[in-house]
Amino acid sequence: MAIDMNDIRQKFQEKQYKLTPQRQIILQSFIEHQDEHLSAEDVHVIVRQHSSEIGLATVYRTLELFSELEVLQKMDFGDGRSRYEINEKSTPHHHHHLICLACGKVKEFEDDLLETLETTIARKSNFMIVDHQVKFYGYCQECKISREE
Amino acid sequence: MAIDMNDIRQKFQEKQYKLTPQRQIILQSFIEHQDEHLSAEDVHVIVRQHSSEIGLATVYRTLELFSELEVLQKMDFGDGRSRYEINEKSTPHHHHHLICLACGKVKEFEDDLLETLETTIARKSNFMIVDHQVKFYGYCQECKISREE
DNA sequence: CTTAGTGCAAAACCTTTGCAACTCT
DNA sequence: AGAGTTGCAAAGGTTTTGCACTAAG
Repeated sequence: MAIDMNDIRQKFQEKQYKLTPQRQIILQSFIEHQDEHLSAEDVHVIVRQHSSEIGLATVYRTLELFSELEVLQKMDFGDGRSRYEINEKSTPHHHHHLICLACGKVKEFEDDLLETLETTIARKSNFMIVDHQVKFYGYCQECKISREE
Repeated sequence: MAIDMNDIRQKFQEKQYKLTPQRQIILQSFIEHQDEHLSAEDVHVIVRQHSSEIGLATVYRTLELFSELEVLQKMDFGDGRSRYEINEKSTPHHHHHLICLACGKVKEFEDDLLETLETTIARKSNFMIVDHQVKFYGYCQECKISREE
């Protein structure tokens, strides 16, 4: 698990942010939905199921805050809303997203090959690269098959 | 130049779309702004400067159509609006985007290394990959320097 | 107690859509 | 002529913001 509560508690203290129940519950949603890519609305629904009523505006503000603190990572899959997942940047393994153009499903794929590419590009471009995001578009196994019929 | 007017004319004929002046003017905007990543609003401003009044809705519909026909490529740099650029997918050279976290500038970088990665991932994941999009986040040369001071 | 956070409703944005008028082919 | 296209205004959907109230440190 990539989430270290003590680490987070410390980050909050440093910047004098408060670790409110709302924020803890929202974080909890991501821990319970590790391999999903939740939108603000998704999170709002989930916390509501836990019988906690949290305002949608608070959800947005919290997601923004967690992104800033690099606890979550904001991403975009082209469906008109931002999605978030736990930021595992600290771990050595990056993962990429395979997005199915037919059914919209997003599959994850582990790979480090891009690290090398990143170093090369950083050197050639004079950019100081701190992160990357890769999306592959195509057809998943199921949709690939049904398209061939 | 990656735009072949005859090719486009043919694509339009096949699907019985009409090559209206509005569509030509919008396409022209992209030809005149090759290495920018124009938003719908950007395009609307540009055509207006050419003293052509085109409705914003038409701009949106046209951008959508061109994306569908793979004349333009829709992309997202996380600034809350879609951006478009001429689709050079047909050429062998892909380029990636380096996005500066400080000033927001987007720099392009040519590289094919990802082709290999795409093949590998396609094989391992059972996905039929047809396209990819890579974004690197970091600090451009200027912002990198000012951050060190 | 003091400063930050919450909830609500309203506002701000970007994008899409319905429809009557219009225009390529 | 006829199917596709435009422009406008209205509607839709996501995200942000102002403000009075509340709660964490």
